[in-house]
Amino acid sequence: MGRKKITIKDVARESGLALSTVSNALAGKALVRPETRSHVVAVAQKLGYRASIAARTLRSQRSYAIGVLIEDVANPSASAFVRGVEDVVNRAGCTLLLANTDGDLERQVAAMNTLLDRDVDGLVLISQHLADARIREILGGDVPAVLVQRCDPDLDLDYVGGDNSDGILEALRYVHGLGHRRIGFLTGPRVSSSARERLEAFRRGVDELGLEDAESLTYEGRYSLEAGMEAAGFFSGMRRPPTCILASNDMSAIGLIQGLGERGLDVPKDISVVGLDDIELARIKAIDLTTIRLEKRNIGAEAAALLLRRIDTPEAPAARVIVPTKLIVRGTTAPVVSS
Amino acid sequence: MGRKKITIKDVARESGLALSTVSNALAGKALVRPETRSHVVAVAQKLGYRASIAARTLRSQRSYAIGVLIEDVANPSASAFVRGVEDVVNRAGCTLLLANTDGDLERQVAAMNTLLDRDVDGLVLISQHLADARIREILGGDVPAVLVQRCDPDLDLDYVGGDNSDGILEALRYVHGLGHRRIGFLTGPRVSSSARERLEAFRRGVDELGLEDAESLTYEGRYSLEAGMEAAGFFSGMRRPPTCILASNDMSAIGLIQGLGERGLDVPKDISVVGLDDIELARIKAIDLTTIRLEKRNIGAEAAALLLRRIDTPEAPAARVIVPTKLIVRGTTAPVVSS
DNA sequence: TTGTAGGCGTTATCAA
DNA sequence: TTGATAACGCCTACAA
Repeated sequence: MGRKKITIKDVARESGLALSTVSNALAGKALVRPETRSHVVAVAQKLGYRASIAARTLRSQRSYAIGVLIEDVANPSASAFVRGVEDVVNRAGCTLLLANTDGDLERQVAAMNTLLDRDVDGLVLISQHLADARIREILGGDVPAVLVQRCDPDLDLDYVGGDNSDGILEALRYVHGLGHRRIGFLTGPRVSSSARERLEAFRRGVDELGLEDAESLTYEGRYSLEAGMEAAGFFSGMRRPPTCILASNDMSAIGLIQGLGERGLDVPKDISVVGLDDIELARIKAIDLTTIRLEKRNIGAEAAALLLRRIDTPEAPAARVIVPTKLIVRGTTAPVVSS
Repeated sequence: MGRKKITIKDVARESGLALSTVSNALAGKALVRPETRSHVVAVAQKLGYRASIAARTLRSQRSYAIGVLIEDVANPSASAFVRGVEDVVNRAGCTLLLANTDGDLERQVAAMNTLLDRDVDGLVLISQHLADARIREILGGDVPAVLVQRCDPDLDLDYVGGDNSDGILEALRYVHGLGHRRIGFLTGPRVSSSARERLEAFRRGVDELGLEDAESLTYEGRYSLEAGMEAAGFFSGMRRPPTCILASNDMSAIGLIQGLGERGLDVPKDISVVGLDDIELARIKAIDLTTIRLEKRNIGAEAAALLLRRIDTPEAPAARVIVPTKLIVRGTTAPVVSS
């Protein structure tokens, strides 16, 4: 068990070569003779040499680490996203630094600064606070960054998100085909650009299909079980409740179904519900949720790929990747019954 | 927008003080006059000075980063755990480096080495491969490490885990009280020490309560929805199926219930089922799972606290923290019906 | 209390 | 092709 640290210096001494030669050999540079290189590698191996990433970072200003900022990994769709990011950056030899913000601005600013202090090569973030001056300043600096799910027209950055319009529109057409004309929408927080886009798509769809007034049938919730349950109160309390509700994510859809049930409304007999995400449990019989599938892990992978590309070619024009969605029809939607 | 890097040197020049004074002031050392310090801080602020963590790490051999090794963050109980770790280490000014291994030995070894190359101050790991020589060598080295959920008697390291015996025993007594005498056990993979402990507790409980043969009523699964569904085939295919089954986690319990349902067996009317974890969805009406609550986020927090302590006092004797469990009775358990 | 000098382990530049 | 030497930015004796 080697106690003290073996440095490149030790390898140089042991192999009888110069420091710089060893460094070049280990880095796989073309200018060292193959035999020299293999000798160096052998010695390094024998000595149990391990490169110090801190030293490398200091010298080369490249940390081979990328920072991921999200609200909360404990949220299933966030964790799938993180996983997707890790898959890709790892393959590129990068380590992932994780920061949870709980949506709090101060924590996000602090986390971003810490990440910058660590010389991360890039940042991937799902951020609510794109309008904040401090965040804009960081993002306006020269650290490569890609925005996920939430973007901002003033920020000329790479972006990856789900196809918000398409999914909503597809779902809307589907339930329209089922005979629904009075359709509710449980939207996400207004600060989320994805939520805004979906709301926009919902309104467009309502117009296009000639459905009833979208405005009064919209309820703003957060992306949580509780929010869904609250929304159930709102919708069921209406003079004429909608016959179908589109929710902004699966958790709130499930909460909504639960809340509706507590108020004596059966899904899908009385009201149809559509979720968004397609979390693992959506497919079990007890839940059996009709939902708009959005592969968060893919989004993470796309975001990571975009970031790596940007790190390589910083001057490339900002890209915008839209990950497609797909309607998965299960048991929470049914033809409307005329009462 | 400051382009080039501001170093401590710039702050020194600008404030007319010496490098070391600035360093000390910024580090909050007692030996600089308060007024000097505030002046330094002001100048640093004005210049937009940001400390280089890489440089600090190189110099001080302390990275203020800790590595977390898990199989897959996308797994809900893993992500809750990671969140718990982050909460605590973050408060201590540390950044979290995340590595997913998917349970693969090679990836785990590679990830651990990378983390070590980054001079992490410590490691938290949920590892299946504690018996592997390379892993033992790393763990036997001098990087502070805490083991989670899986431990190994030969490794003298800090450990945090759920109270495996207690939870199982409590559940067993509860269903025994409901009249169940023939109880199945859906265990986790044999490589997991937690799974082994739970199996052990199950057998002890079966003995203690004078229940039917534990051996033939045990099925080894993985911790997944699919594994639960497979187990349903095993249990329902028995000549005399159990009247109650304890599962090793909620996901497999839910899969089990689903699989049982597909085979015409109703839970809890025909068979009772108990899970373990208490994931967020366990409480919704559609699932309503009786389960042994194990707070993964707490486990993460405890692990992080232990690690921080160990980093401070490396020579302290290895600690063993057992996080208590609690039986949450819901709708998947019912009194046995004599047929 | 403040200033000076050296080194942490690499990589990069330039000679040889 | 290989070798010497200077950074990278910070911390910490030690000297003043």
